[in-house]
Amino acid sequence: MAEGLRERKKRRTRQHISDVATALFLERGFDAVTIAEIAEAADVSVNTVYNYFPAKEDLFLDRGEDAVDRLSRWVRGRRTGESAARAVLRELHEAVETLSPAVGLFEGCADFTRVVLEVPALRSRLWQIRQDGLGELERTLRAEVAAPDDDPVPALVAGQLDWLYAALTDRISAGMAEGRDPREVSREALALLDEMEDLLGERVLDYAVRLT
Amino acid sequence: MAEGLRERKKRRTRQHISDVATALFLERGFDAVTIAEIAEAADVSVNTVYNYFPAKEDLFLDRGEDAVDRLSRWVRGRRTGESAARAVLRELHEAVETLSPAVGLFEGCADFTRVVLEVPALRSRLWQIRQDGLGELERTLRAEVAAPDDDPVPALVAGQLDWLYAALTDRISAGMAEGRDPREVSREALALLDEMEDLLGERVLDYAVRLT
DNA sequence: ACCAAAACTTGGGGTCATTGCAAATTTGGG
DNA sequence: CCCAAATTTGCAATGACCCCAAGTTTTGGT
Repeated sequence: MAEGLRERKKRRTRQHISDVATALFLERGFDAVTIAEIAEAADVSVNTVYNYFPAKEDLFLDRGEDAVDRLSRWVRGRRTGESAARAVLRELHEAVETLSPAVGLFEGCADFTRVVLEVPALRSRLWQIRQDGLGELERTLRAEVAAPDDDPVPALVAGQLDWLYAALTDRISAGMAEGRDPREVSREALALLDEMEDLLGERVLDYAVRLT
Repeated sequence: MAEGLRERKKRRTRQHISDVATALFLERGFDAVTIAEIAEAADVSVNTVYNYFPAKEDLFLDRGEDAVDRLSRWVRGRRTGESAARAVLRELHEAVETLSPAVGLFEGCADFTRVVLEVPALRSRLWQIRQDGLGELERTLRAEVAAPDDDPVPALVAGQLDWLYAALTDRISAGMAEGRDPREVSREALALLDEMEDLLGERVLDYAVRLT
């Protein structure tokens, strides 16, 4: 009874609505599709849509949740002797090299990105997700180095790591939106990563080195 | 005829609407005030409000425009032998010390900030303004160092300078929103500034030194 | 001062996102 | 098969925002 039919059905319904909505958005653009149309296409009522998704934006940016704590996870998972920044750089490097969807490097991401970039409401929603991730990362750093509440440094370092991620994905998004080949964009992104590492201050690069 | 009656009247009407709206928002909150109420209070029609302001958010964030190119102006106005980053740090230092409204250090900013922080639409709008400023700054840096279009560094340095400004004002906003004394918040902000300067990489600190 | 064009304002009439509410339906358990 | 809880739905509002056509006001000549 831990996983009733009810739960499964709800998850399926939610996914179905999200899929239908995403397809419509990609096909005709975010603004050109109404909630009523989505509801009809998904064969549910408008109220049911709102039952699962608080706002229209959430229908498109459904997969944004695990991006919220990605940086935190990377930092928590850093290796012994590795700082937070170096762990993030390493993970980013790997993600870019493997054309990971985590950094937006997959065929078909272009259409997705294009829709996001041209709709202010979606850009805002992405920014909100990024903000949440930043807060999360700051808490993580604070906990990892056992910093007192009034120490401003964890917030600053979090800001720098967040900037790494954001600057990289922004560039990748821009590249993909131009319709370029993922591998070419990846190569460019690797160069950007090196450049960014070179720009970072030593104190940032050496912050929160894992001792154990 | 360079400054006809029409122009003056328009400016006055616009300002009047904005003032009325801001007062209502501060008094009762952003969401609790409708455009219709603002129009009535300002003694114009709803359509006239939309004539001057593209969206409700713009009624509250009317003064955000000169913030868009503040960083650019600071960079362009840097002294001989001074880098872009040092100019920004100097200007920020001065703004914080003089309790300049440019960094949100004035009595009464607290109410303003509180409204912004609790309404997603306003946070988004502020972020948009910040994004515009970032683009502007990147263009400025690119022009100042005569960088080729495919040089990624100006964008990265712009991101770092933008981060300086944003991290500082975020902290100040948070402090002011707590109702603390501006001078106390200012003192804390100065410490934060020193910390940030210390975290910046040398390459960022020395970018775009003015030669002439 | 007088007129026609240009610029502003207004009223009225939509579209659509989002919400609240109560009735109708479905599901899990006994 | 029946009840109670969870879901879904229909209905009605609210309010942002857009479009258009009909006033009004301002401007630039005359």
